Amino acid sequence: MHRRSDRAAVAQRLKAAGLKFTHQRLAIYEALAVAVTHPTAEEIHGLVKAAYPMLSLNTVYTTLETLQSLGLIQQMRFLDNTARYDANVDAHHHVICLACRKIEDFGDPSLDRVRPPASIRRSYRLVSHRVEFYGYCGECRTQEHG
Amino acid sequence: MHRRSDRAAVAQRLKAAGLKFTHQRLAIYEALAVAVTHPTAEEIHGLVKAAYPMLSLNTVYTTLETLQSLGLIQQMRFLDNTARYDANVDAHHHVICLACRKIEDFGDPSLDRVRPPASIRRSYRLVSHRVEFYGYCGECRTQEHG
DNA sequence: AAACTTTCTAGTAATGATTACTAAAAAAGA
DNA sequence: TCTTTTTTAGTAATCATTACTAGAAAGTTT
Repeated sequence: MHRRSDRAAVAQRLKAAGLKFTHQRLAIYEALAVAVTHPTAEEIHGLVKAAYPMLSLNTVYTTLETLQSLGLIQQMRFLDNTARYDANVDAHHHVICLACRKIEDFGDPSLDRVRPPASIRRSYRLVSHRVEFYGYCGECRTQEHG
Repeated sequence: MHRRSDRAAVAQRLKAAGLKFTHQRLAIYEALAVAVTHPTAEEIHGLVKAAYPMLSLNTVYTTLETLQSLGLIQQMRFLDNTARYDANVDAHHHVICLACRKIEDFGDPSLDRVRPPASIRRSYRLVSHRVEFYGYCGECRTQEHG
């Protein structure tokens, strides 16, 4: 199961950063925390708008940026090149279906430990890495990409 | 050293696909083949324009798309999210400097072989993967990010 | 080489995600 | 409640990329 910061953690981090705790921020965070997909800003906007019809897409963008800078969420981009967000901030990797473009998270300690060659390790101070797998998911395989 | 398709290979692949061999296509391919960086479409446009002042950015985009679909070049995106291109189509990985945003290629057979957990391998038919490392390069480390 | 057919190029316009700007509204503190 | 600061919503601007199209070049046939 993914570990996700809860409402209290969000409140605390905002406070620590001298930022205000608003309904919009919480709603956007929670929409992301319950999502099993990795929604785009637009998708989040659609989700949260049900509860906050006045919510602007602009606010979604700035809030996501804020949450990201506080380390509460993660931004990522894949095939379609639009920003997607994930409230799972633990180290994890992704598989992307080339047909339906679904993105799945998974943890894998051995992938967390991969390292580049020594020459790279000597010249760089490395801080992170990511591994992405591309392929066809179960549903799409049966349909056409056998 | 990177293996790169040469002019003859480009000519052959274009012909095989029923496409024409134009000056623009060759020039764009060659600009990319000699580049040590991973230029954007705009940067390629700037490079090739010296020899072909009439060359439109539009043509650069469509040509890059064509070359990519023929497997002669690769497209990739990193921190700044603009499409970057690489004439090195061999399997390779990347290190990206978080300060100067330089991107370096490297080959590593052990990284080529990494696999996701069995559960993923069972549900997906995987076709490729990529590993990206983020950190600070030699020059940037000495400056500030020591 | 001339004529013919097809594909390409250059230019401009359109799109779509994201960012910038700003006045009014909400939050936090005294 | 009053004051101060941050935030929001809305609109406009930006920037990479794509769409469209008429004229130009390639490749082919004679």
